Order: sequence, then C-alpha cells, then structure tokens
Amino acid sequence: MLRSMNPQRRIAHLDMDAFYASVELLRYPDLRGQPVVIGGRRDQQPELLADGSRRYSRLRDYVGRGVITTSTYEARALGVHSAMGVMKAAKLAPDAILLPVDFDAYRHYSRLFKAAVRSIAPRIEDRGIDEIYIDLSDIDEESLPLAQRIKRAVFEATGLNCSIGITPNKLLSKICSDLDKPNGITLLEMADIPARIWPLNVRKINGIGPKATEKLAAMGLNTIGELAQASLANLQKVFGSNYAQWLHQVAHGIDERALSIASEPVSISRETTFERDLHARHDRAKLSEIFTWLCGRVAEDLRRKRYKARTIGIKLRYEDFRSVTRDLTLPLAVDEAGAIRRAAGECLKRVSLDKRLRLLGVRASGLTPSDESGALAERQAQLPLDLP
DNA sequence: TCTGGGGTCCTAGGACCC
DNA sequence: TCTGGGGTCCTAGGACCC
Repeated sequence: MLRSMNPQRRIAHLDMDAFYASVELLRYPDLRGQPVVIGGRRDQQPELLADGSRRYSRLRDYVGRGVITTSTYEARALGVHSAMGVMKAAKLAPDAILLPVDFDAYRHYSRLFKAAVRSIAPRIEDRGIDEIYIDLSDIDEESLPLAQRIKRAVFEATGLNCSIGITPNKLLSKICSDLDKPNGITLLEMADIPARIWPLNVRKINGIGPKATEKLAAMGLNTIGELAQASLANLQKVFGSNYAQWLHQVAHGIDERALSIASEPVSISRETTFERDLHARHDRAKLSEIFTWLCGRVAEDLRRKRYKARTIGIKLRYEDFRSVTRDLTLPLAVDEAGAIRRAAGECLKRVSLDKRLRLLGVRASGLTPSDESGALAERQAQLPLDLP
C-alpha cells in the first residue's frame, strides 16, 4: 500500500462520554449525579408538575420490550449497560431514572461537536453519532496540548466531555480513547504496544466481537498479547484465511487503513419490533398497516436524502428470534412509497408466515443519487447505440 | 419479564457472459 | 454430452459496530 510509504501518521479517535445520557443531563440538570438510563419506548416523557419540578419514570415502573441505549456512569456502577433489556436492568437498578431516546437532540449536539473539531482539524471520519477519527498528521502541535485544545473546543460548543486517544493508526486510537474514560486523553506509540496493549482482552479490538472472542478463548487466547504470539497456521484452522491474517496483524497493532473523509450511504432501512408478537393471518390488518407505514418511512428517508434505490428488501424476525431477509432488484431505481410497497410485497410472498413475528423491516439498497439518476438512466438507454 | 434500530462488510453459491 | 477460468450481478445469511 502507498500508505506504508508515508512517514508515520498521527490519528486521533474521539468518543463522546455517555453521549445520549449526557445530552439529557443538559436538559435535566437536576438529574446530575443520579443513575439515569436512556431507552425503552418513546412514551415516558418526564411530567412537569405545578411547582415547576419534574416527575420522572423509574426503571421499576417499565413494562414491555426494549433495551438500554446508554446510561450514566452512576447507572453503569450498578451494572446497567447498553443493549441490556430494560426489564433486566430494572432488577439491578429499580430506582434509576428512565428517559426516552430523542435522536433529534442527539443529532443536533453531534453536529455541534463535529463542527468544533473541524474548526481545529478538518480531516475527520464520521463513525456515527458520537465518535470520529481525526487525522492530525499535518498539524504542527504536540499531541497533548492539541488533544486538550480539541476537548476544550468540544466542551465550549456543547457543554459535553469526550475522551481522546492519539496513536499512529485508527485501530490503536480506538482502543486508547477507551482506556481513560470518561474525560481522558491517552497517547501511545508503537513501542508501547507490549506494555499497554498486549495485557488487554482481545474483545477490546474493534472487529473482534462475541463470536470471535469465544473461539479465541477456546484456543486459550484471551489477551491481545496471547493472540500476537499465536501461530498464523493455528488461527487459519479456526478462522478463514483473511480473518486469520487480520487477527495476526491487529494483535501487533498494525493498521494501514486510511481515514474515509467522505462517504455515501449503502442502504436506508426502517424496522420495528412489535409490542407483542403478531401472526400473519390472525393480525393481518395490523401487520399490513405497519408494513405500509415502514415503506412510507423508507420512501420519505430516500427523498429527504435524495437517493433512489434499485433493490428493495424485507427483514422478518420470528418469535424464536430467528431472522430472514428477502431482496428484489428492480429494473429501475425507485423512491415512491407505492413502488417500494409493491416490491416489498413481492418479497413477503417468498417467506414462511406460519410462525408469529416479532419484527418487520424494510430496506432500500443499490442507492443512486436521485438528482443524477434521471440523467444516468438516459445515458444507459443510449448505451447500445454507442457500441461499435 | 431475555434480546432496539440503524447501519457496514464479508462470504458463498448460482446465473450468466465472454 | 466435453470442459477451462474470469468477471459481474443477485441473493441470503451472519458477524460486527454504534
């Protein structure tokens, strides 16, 4: 790769601390210092009382499906973490405050913190609502004061804290931004890898999830250092050759990936988990209503973001949590609710509807910018004429 | 009282073309 | 009626991430 010819890079990973929960604390400062979790359904807004105070929902009052999206550090101390079912969290922390998610607010603060960082270092890679990579290679300033300056700019723009890792690549910076959370700065060089990275669990590596961690544990490999000492041949017996080679590299802290400064979406989707499982025949009207609604939302999203999609797909999750998907690629790209509904309806005919469903989703992929798709279609139509 | 919603990337097989 | 590879597109599922 050309990248390896470059002098050493300096890459930061910036991660907002307990982002959704911290945004909620800006709005409800009286909750500061308390265990607060964000998640569940969207219907438990705090109630404003006559004396101006608020009455909040408690975790113990919640009934139904849903997971925790984020929690404050006080709630985490009680064992409540992201992706945990709300009902399970309620057992651990019945008195914790429960707030509904408000993505519009989080997107607003997301734009603010990213703009603040860009004013100092313009080359950033978006990694979702609450984290970014920053290329600091061309900035003439020592890492520690630079990191402090970025953190200060983020705080001044949002009132929120973040944690930053600075290392020669994305892999290591991602690990490091987590090492001194919250409100931390971690700097690391390649020479520090044996002392500071190798003792960590393999799960700390972005790209090693629950399945790979379990397989590695079965091989007796728990720390990144143990993974680094493992033979490539042994890894290849358990993992595919590509993944085995990647494991071997990342264990040594090697990662030449460039930052992706601009990107186009690959797919746009909407899905919903029902309050109770629905049956295709018994709950036909309800299911049909939700299906049409999802197609409408996907159409809205496509038009708002100015894309058309040539492939429409559905996703079903059965009561036993098994999921299936079906796709249909159309001759022309679409962005209208009716066309999406028809294509998704065709997909629905190809799945079994004997068991009850807990989730239904609609997905649009094969995206083309809608501004140019007309011109593109014209060009394609002319193509045969241009051939010799 | 299990297990959300929005994504990306990879693999693998079959169709089809050259 | 005997058999190549390579390339692209489509579909389905799964791991992983935030």
